[in-house]
Amino acid sequence: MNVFFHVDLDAFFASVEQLDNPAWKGKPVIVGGLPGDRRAVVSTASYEARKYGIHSAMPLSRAVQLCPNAVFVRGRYRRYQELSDRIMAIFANYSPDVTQMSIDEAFLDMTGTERLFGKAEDTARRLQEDVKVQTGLSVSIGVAATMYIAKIASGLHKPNGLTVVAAGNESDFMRRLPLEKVWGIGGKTQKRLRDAGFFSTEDVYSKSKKLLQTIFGENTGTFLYEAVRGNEGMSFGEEAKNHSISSEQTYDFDLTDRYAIETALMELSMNVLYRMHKEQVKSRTLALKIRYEDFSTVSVQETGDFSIAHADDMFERCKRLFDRKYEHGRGIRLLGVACEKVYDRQTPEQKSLFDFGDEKKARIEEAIYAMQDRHPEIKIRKARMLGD
DNA sequence: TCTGGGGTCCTAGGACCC
DNA sequence: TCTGGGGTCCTAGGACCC
Repeated sequence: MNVFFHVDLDAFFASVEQLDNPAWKGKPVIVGGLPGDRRAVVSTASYEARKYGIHSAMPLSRAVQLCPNAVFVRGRYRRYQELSDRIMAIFANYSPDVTQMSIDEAFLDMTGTERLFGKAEDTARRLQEDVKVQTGLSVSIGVAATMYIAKIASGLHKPNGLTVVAAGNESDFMRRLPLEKVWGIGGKTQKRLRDAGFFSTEDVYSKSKKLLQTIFGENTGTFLYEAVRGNEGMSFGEEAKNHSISSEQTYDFDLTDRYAIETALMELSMNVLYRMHKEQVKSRTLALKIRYEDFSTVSVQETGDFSIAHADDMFERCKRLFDRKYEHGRGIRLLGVACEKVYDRQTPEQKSLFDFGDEKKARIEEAIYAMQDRHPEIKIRKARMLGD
């Protein structure tokens, strides 16, 4: 029988702020921006702040209204990463098989560790204590025979929660779960479910797979049917085959000026390019995203015969995509650039293109990136990006 | 209230090939 | 002149998650 832990750090960013600023303990702390920051959203709210109805992804301006006296901070992501690394290292003492899902959560495959550590429940308590003593932070843990159930369980009794779902009880567990706690059912699907007369997991459980597929489609229907039975085999942590690298930016004020737009596109391109260098990958597919002032969002993408060779190449492709899609004159609140389906840099090109100019530019850029790796304090940027 | 940034996966339609 | 079925790749949009 398999045993998985899903470990989730409680209100992670906000907790780190309270840890590093003891005066903020017991106070509402909101990470995401300062009052007055346009277009910011709440990244994490401390439990004290949640009492005011504040939650992640809420517009910051709303949070300011709900709790003007909260402590607002923009976030110190390097610090969070540092603590995350230390906590992940603690997990490694408990299991050789740790799958990190994000900066603040991980699965531990604990199968077969009972002989070594004792009962799973006791081990989970020890792990919580261990993290608390070593870092001052609290975690919630779900224990179950599948990753999917463990994942849901960890979220049920936060903070500092421990929820164990005994093997064989998966279906009972799911049938008592409120619909909105089912992982994979978001707002839209919840509404579809309600509109179709489903208000609980039990309602879903009582219907045939066939019926669910008819109402919700092949895929979602099957997912619903299996999920409420605890059969969801959703396996996390497998290497994704269509990796992508993207950078996007919401601007404080809408862009309409051509020069400003191009500068923005260049900046986004450089971000993506630098990260592709760090991962030693390349891509043939460039995607561009435009969000207009009314929040409507469009995208274009193009797969070329050759991989993106260098910054100028990327920038030219960006501009072409932009011109293909942009409705002239509209205000732009967000631009995004992505390279899709990245693959190993060593992969030979389909057809070799002997453009020495491209090759030379690519080599110069590699050298610049290498220098930036060695001296992160030096920022090398295109002249047009040095403004303001 | 007015909506971040980084991702993954799914759907549906079209092009193209056998 | 009308028109199958399957597979693969590509594109645009959307749902969802942290």
